Amino acid sequence: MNNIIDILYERGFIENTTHDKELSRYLEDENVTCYIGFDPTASSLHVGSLVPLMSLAYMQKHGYRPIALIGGGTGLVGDPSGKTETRQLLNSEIIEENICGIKEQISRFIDFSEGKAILLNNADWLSQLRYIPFLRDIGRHFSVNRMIKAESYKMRLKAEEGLNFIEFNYMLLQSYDFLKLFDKYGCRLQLGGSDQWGNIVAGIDLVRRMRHETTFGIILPLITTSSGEKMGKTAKGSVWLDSKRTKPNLYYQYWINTDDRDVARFLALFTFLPMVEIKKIEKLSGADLNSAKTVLAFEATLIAHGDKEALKAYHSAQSNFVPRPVPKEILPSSSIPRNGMEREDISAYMNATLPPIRAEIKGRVVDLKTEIMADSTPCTYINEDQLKAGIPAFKLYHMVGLANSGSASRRLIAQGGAYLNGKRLELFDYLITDSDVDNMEILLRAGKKRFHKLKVKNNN
RNA sequence: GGUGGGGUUCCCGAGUGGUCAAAGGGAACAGACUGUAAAUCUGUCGGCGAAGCCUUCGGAGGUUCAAAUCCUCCCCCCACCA
Repeated sequence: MNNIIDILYERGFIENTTHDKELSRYLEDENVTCYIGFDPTASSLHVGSLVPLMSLAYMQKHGYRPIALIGGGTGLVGDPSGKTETRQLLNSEIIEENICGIKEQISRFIDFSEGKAILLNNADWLSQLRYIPFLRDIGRHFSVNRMIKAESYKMRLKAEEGLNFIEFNYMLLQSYDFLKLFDKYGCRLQLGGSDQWGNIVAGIDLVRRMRHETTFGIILPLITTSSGEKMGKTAKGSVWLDSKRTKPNLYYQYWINTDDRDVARFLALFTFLPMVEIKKIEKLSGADLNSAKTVLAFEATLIAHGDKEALKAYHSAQSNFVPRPVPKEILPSSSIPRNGMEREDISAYMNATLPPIRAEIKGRVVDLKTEIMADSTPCTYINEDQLKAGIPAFKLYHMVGLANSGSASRRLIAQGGAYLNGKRLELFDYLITDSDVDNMEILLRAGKKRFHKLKVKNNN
């Protein structure tokens, strides 16, 4: 089990590969360089990009050199693969901005220090291209007959939207990237989602035709949840990796809400926990799985946002919901706290002036006490005066963002979905005043899972 | 360039002068049941301190007591032909 291919297969990262035998042989070599492209179509990557990111991370763990290629050039063109609609063309300033955000996120997953990995932007070579030489050197290797048979284009050729010429060129540009990376970095392996099959194969062909060398492709699966949805899409939009766009505690909640059937699969894909331990999870059923979900959420948040945020999210979940300690025997390699520090303990710590509680997380010693205090439930500050005058409940829910409009807020309360300090609100215009304040704050809740804290601020 | 078909609320999609804040489905939200899961059942699903009023059917004008619906111009998409 020390072959990377076996590891990736076992964890569920491989849907398909080109030249199976040669690829395994190639991967026995130590100097493997592989790459994945990331489109800068948004200022942040989202959960849907985790499979590529994690696969690169595993490659790196295995001692290979990964290249993360940001599509600053191809982003200007727009990849039609797997899209049913034409993408909006993005202008270069937006793309530049997006690249900044994405770079930072990639570096949470991959270590770029000391040449262990390379971060590149294909705008560096694509934007220099001259049309006629490109057509003559690269374009002549592409058969339109073959291109229109590619699955990625077929869909669009059939669709009502059609396919315009700029997008049709995307395949050439991505192939050219592979050629460039092969020439400059000796990169022989490209990974990509199943929608990238056509583009990857085209790149392999181009290198073979122009350099008479063999290169390889690994196709990563498009992960869908067991209920059939794409990863990372919720009604509220995507689950972003950027902590400004998706707060770490919501990111944590996203993983907590994982479907029972997906827990083991997701632990394998989205954490670094050993497979031996994950296999044991598969045997769990019913409510026992919730501990595994807690670990999944903790580990995933740890990777994306760091230990501090993971702890904060863990503790606010433990205090807002029914606390659920994670038994020692479940996924023992996880650094999730297990010392039974639950709701009562948390408030005890809040009030007591105990010496710091040391815990070791990811090899670093942190003071658990400060982490506990730092609750990551979203909160809003309110003036004492404002509260003394009183605010109708439905206004407050709207104000704080638990409802999108006054009407929605009224509905929420009328349907019995609004709770004030744990007690159900009966009247939509119940006047919330300072008498509802408990320990300098008011806990608002909408439905089962959405919380918001209102903290009282003195005027002085 | 020609001909034809389209653009409706978060998405799909019905609606061709008043009964339209607009059928139906999906998504979503809330309640019940639960385990912060899934399934199921029930309710809600433009905005407004809610009586009533205001804004919405690609955009701008117009006809009419009355326009998503009729007319004019414009923008965008698709198919076929060139």
